[in-house]
Amino acid sequence: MRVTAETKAKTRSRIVEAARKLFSGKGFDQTTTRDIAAEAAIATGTLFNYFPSKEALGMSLLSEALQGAEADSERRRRGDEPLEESLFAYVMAGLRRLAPYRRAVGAIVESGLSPFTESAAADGQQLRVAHLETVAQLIAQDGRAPAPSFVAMHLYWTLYLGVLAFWSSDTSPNQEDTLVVLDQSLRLFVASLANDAHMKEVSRGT
Amino acid sequence: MRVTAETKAKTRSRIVEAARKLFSGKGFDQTTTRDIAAEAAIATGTLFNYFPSKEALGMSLLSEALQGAEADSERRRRGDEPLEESLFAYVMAGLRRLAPYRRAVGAIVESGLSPFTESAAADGQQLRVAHLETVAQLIAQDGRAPAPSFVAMHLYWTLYLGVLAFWSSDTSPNQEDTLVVLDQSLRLFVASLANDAHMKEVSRGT
DNA sequence: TAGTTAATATGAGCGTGATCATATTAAGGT
DNA sequence: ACCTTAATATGATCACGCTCATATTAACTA
Repeated sequence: MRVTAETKAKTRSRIVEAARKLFSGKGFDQTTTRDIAAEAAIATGTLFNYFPSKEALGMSLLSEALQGAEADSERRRRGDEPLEESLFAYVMAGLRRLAPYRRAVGAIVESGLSPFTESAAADGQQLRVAHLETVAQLIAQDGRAPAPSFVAMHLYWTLYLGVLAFWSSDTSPNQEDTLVVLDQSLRLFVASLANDAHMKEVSRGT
Repeated sequence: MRVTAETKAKTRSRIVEAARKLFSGKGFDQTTTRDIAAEAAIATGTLFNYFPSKEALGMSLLSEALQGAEADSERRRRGDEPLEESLFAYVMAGLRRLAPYRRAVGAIVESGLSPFTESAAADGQQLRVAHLETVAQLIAQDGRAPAPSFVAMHLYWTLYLGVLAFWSSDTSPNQEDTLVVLDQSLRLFVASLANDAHMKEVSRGT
């Protein structure tokens, strides 16, 4: 089989579709790679020719789902709205896109979206970088801190993961609790930017 | 073998010692349950008579290590120091106690310390509750917010996990980066307590 | 049309964490 | 001393994510 061209793309999309169906149905942990392979009518080994790990496959779904979120929030962004609003809209756009995978997000976040995992899958890295770049842009537009510090971005990401994990386990009808957590997290973060300039110098005795 | 009394305690402590040695030596992920059983000179099945899971065993170590941290920070607490200082001292006391397991903490945090994991091990729950109770006490003593809201405690816990995870992967000689992250996280949190009273009412359109 | 080659597919098998039917053993009863 | 009994220990076994030697097949060559 030399360069089967689009056959490969078809197989890949069959895997993605199978994973989408099963992850959103049974959740990430309850879905086995054998299940996915069976649903896609391929051998388990084949799955790993297309994705280096189950986690990477999951991350690929999230990544794809979040592609559009950037556009979504770009479209509705007004130049004069406060930074809190921009961030809120951006994150909410992401949550809406992720909605079909809500049951899977928690497990994936915990297993690989962490900024600290060395073995973070490529899609996870990419996703994080894209997200943080957008956030940095929003901050720059607001003029509050032209170049957020490393610590600031770490804080943002930690809060974002907290919101994501909370959201994925929030069973309230309108997810009101998530809205509150998101709102407060962002207010906190934005407020902290005021003294971001000092951050790097801050030190304290052990 | 009926009620072997202290034999059971001895076996348990042999398991704990074996785990302590291996986790701190090779890290959590690189240590298998078979390794631990071999080191403790028991069968793998026996290990699971004493701990429901590998994660629970790890959490038990963290829990034990953190027991003393409460006392540590209690001892050095002055009535008049600002809330930031109390929290800083408390968390630092914990980090010092955890130091021997630094390589294991990251993996354990990610796999089970999360507040969102349904299957959180009992020790993990206990650890979190104890920690948050101490924090709530410190806040109450400070008088800033007599009863921190649910959202406030969620924010605190998210930030704490972020610090823990950061700390476990911070390779700088004096872990200065961790100190900065911890300092900023706590400042953020304390600042947010000012309007904690409003938190529950906050709502926003989707 | 048949042969060659390189990309892709396959599934038995590995090392995990965890389980469970079975074997083993220590304490109490006679 | 011997039997009974209930608590504990055991390791073969499972399901999982993942690997790798091998088989299969599509495109190119003659």
